[in-house]
Amino acid sequence: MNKSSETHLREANISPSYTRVMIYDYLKINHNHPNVDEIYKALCKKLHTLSKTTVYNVLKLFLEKDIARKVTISSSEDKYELTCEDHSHFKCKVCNKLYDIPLVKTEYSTATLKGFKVNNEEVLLTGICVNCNK
Amino acid sequence: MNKSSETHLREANISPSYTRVMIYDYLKINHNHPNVDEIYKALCKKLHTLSKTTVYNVLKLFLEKDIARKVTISSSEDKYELTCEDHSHFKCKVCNKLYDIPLVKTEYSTATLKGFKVNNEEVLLTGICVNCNK
DNA sequence: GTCCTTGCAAAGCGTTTGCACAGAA
DNA sequence: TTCTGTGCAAACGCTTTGCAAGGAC
Repeated sequence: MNKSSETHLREANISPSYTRVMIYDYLKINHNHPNVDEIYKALCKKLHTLSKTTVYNVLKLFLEKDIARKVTISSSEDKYELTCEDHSHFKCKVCNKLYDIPLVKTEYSTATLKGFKVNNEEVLLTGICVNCNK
Repeated sequence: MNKSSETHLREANISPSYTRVMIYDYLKINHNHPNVDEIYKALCKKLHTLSKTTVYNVLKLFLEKDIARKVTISSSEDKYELTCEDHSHFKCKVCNKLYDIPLVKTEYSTATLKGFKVNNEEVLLTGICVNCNK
């Protein structure tokens, strides 16, 4: 069990059960925006009694406590990642892989958004990735 | 039936059936990114025999022919809009309404995306809209 | 006749809910 | 005891699929 992951969970007011730490660590190590099924299948190897419901429960808790978020890219499956330093995403339309890329800066006139309070900016680039672009 | 909508469909190699024109017009008039159910319910009033399957079929065709696209914002329902001049989106986290806003410019270093071909950029701002921000 | 459009019904699949059981406090 | 974490099973909701009927050509 990872000490620092336990600490992160505690800081978010989540009691660090074994399962929760496992899921947290999985997200921490795997930056490939896994969906529920991928997390479930990967952790089943170590946690033989794990159920998908628990994965859903834990991820829901992580979202509520703001230590993880859904990455909603044009597809009907929910993907997840830990809330961390800002970055943007690139989605390859050939292989459908989703890449983390350095933060894309944005520029817009605040005048057109008068009265609107902006808390968050997300940028998604789509195109062809380096592997498919050959 | 709208003459110019018929033309748009023909230009996209879609034979302009009555139902297709109706759905196209609905998307053309309603810029509120409707989901399938909203389109279905709205058009049922005029097309009493309409089925959801047909709405799905037509939207799928529109996506294939690139005259419409899914707007995938963190929620599990698919929303649709016509492919048109570029704009960005603002999502209010209080009322969940999705606004069209003027195009947000982006800035990123092409060096970090060496080998990647970028075809499209999408920006989503989230926050509190003018109506909820009172 | 064939092809295209539409739509009912069923299946599929990801997700949520209800409930129960075991362990911790 | 109560509260918490987990997980089976069922329900749920959106979407897709299979297939058939009717119309266009």
